Amino acid sequence: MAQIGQIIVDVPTMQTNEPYSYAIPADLENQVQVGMRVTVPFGRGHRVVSGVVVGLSDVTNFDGQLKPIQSVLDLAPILTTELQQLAAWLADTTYAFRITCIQTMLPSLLKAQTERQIQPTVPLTDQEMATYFPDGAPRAFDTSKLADTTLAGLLRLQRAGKVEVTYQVTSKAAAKTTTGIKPALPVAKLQEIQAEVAKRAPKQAELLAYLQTMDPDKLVAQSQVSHATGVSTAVMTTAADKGWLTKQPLEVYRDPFHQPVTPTKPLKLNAEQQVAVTAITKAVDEQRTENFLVEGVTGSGKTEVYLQSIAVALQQHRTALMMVPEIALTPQMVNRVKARFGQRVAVLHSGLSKGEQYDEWRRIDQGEATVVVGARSAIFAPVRNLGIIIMDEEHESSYKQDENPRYHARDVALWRGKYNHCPVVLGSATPSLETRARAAKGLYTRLLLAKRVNDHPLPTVHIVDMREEVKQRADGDFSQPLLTAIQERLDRHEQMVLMLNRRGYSSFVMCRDCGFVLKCPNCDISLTLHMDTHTMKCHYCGHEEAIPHICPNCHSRKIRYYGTGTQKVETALQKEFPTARILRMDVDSTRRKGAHEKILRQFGDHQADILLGTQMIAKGLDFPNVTLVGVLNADTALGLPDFRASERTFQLLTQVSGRAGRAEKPGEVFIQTFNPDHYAIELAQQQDYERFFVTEMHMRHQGNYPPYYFAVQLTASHEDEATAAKAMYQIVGTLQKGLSKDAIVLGPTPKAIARVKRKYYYQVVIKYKREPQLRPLLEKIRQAAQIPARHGLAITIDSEPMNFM
DNA sequence: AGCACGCCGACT
DNA sequence: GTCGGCGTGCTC
Repeated sequence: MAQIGQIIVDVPTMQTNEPYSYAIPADLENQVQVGMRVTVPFGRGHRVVSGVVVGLSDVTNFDGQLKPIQSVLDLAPILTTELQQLAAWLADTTYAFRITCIQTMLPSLLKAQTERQIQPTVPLTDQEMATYFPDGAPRAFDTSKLADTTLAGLLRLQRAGKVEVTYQVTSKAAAKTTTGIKPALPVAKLQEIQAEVAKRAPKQAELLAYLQTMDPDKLVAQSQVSHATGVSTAVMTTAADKGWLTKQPLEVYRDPFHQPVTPTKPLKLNAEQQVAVTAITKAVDEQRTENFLVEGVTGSGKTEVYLQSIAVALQQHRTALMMVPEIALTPQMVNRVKARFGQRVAVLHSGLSKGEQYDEWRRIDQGEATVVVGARSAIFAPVRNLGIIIMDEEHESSYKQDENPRYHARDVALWRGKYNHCPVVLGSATPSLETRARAAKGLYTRLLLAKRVNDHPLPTVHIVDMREEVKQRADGDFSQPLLTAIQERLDRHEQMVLMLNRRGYSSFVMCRDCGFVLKCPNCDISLTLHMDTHTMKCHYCGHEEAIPHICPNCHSRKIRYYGTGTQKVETALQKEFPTARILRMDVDSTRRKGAHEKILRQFGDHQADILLGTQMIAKGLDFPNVTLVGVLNADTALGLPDFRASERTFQLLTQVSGRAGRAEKPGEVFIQTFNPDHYAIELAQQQDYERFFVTEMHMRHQGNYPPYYFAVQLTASHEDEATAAKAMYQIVGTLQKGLSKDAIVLGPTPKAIARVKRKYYYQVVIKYKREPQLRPLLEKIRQAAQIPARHGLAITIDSEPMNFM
């Protein structure tokens, strides 16, 4: 029997980022298992922390006195072997603490809380009691909540040994319970009583009859019995008093999606879909890791391919994981999966309450749910025996977490695919350059869905040159062609979607006459406007110059910040079309829970003619009556100082164009732009992903950007700007000493938004192809960062960042 | 993270 | 002279 447990304690620091050895006391010997949470004494005082058991052994290389594990928090392991290994890998590749990774993988209710209490050890004077324990002893001891004088006084008493602090580690995880009942007497006896009461108490007799049909070992919810028999709970209470039945709390799941779903059958596939399903399910059959890229135009029926592939995995008694971006995880989407797989589906996303998340997690852990649909963190769902992993809209940047651990769900998916010997299916109409390039290299099997189901044609896309429009009309958000098109739709009682691109709002300067955007002379990247310093800055090399008042290209005076807001546009739109019914969907109008769905439902019921919104309307909406899509400002994302600006613009325009003409009526798209000749816009008009890919790859090659290079971003932040900058310069010094000549170090530069929450941010980006010294160097930097961290200097490492700015 | 130990200025 | 301020090292 193992004597020693290896524990990762819940103390996120570098020196506790490895297992600590604890003795397993005899009474816990049969309880402690790898993957369970425990509480352990930690440090000199009486401090107690929680931790996770990652190993059991008889020996340890720690040559000190081992402390014993204090208690076990779980009845069964909460981490499978797979997830334990995944946590270790994740910590390694993202430069995060192991305990942080473990907590990220678990529902938040399983994060143990430590509470401290303070109480007298000797009788205190009345005066002391009144001052420090007005509500009686013991009292909660939260140093951040107590008044300074009270805290000081309590600490003085503590030093005098008159009071002591005790620690309590609690896990909030609690299953919801309802009242359950089960028969307390044998069937024969119940029958006897039933006969006795039959005449005078029909309800009691009915209940007794029902009790005889029940499994004596299984609790049934009181409400369920009442529903089945028509016997009120009052009768059951009487019956319990008489000893016919026993009442006990019964664990139930909170059901986040209780509305019934009409089941659906698999749809008939077209030839392309069939090829895709065959290829994917072959890998499922053979239990083989094979990664697929399903490249399908909008409306090509990717979802049906996913569902039928999942069905095959389930037939083989394996499980399935289907990843969807948070923004696309709508009830419509979930219902589509539930309609096919019913009760086997679990849903994980941030819109659920913590209790609901925990319940869905438990259903998966118990094996009751075998299909998991969820957003980013669902990639850590405790499914066993995975048979397929699907990641829809794989190009979505929300799959990358922007706090520690800074992981990309796609990388985790590939890891789990390999571990489980199962295929990983990445799907998109506009794959990320990284993924498409890997497919080109043969790392992923490419499956094309070029046809729209039902052969609906792709919409006609018009580019509106706003440079011309601005010349002819006053400064407005709407071009004449778009206004005409809107009027046509209103006349025909058809619906339309107008998108306002909010990214990069007001952050760059563009000429309204020629579309000229000020770029950095060294980096070929847009300069960002900094109102605080009244300069234009490059966030790659630090180049800085004055804000232009005359366009350097055409000498026009109409060079100014570019940007506008949805509310302003709504007002203008309503003025143009006084009778049009407009729904606005942006961050403001969807802040309330459920507001998002409500707006979509209203639009679906044709309670409005125009849906005006930001990026969030571009994804996955499917309204058959929409025949017009307008993009008011296609350029804003292009102006961002990010090498992915073109890619994002192309993806967004292609996605939003796909919203038009989903049914019989043909669709039309109008893209208003000041850069009609930009390849991202031209190729989005032609809906030519392949040419965009080739063109953009060329640009990336020229600029030494991913996917030709790997990238790591380091950021320093501090309240004092000079401290942050100095730290970054020191780091660059360390890097340049250790890295090879081939590595490209960009920076240090201030971040695009240099000051956030009273802190200044400085960053450096390293681009490299092969750099064996990088990892040890970064570890060294992490180690060194600990000392100044005391003074508020935070260093973060982001491998393959999504935002360079 | 959070606790104890340890070294310096203003008080009984 | 001590109390208590914060800066530093360490936690199986």
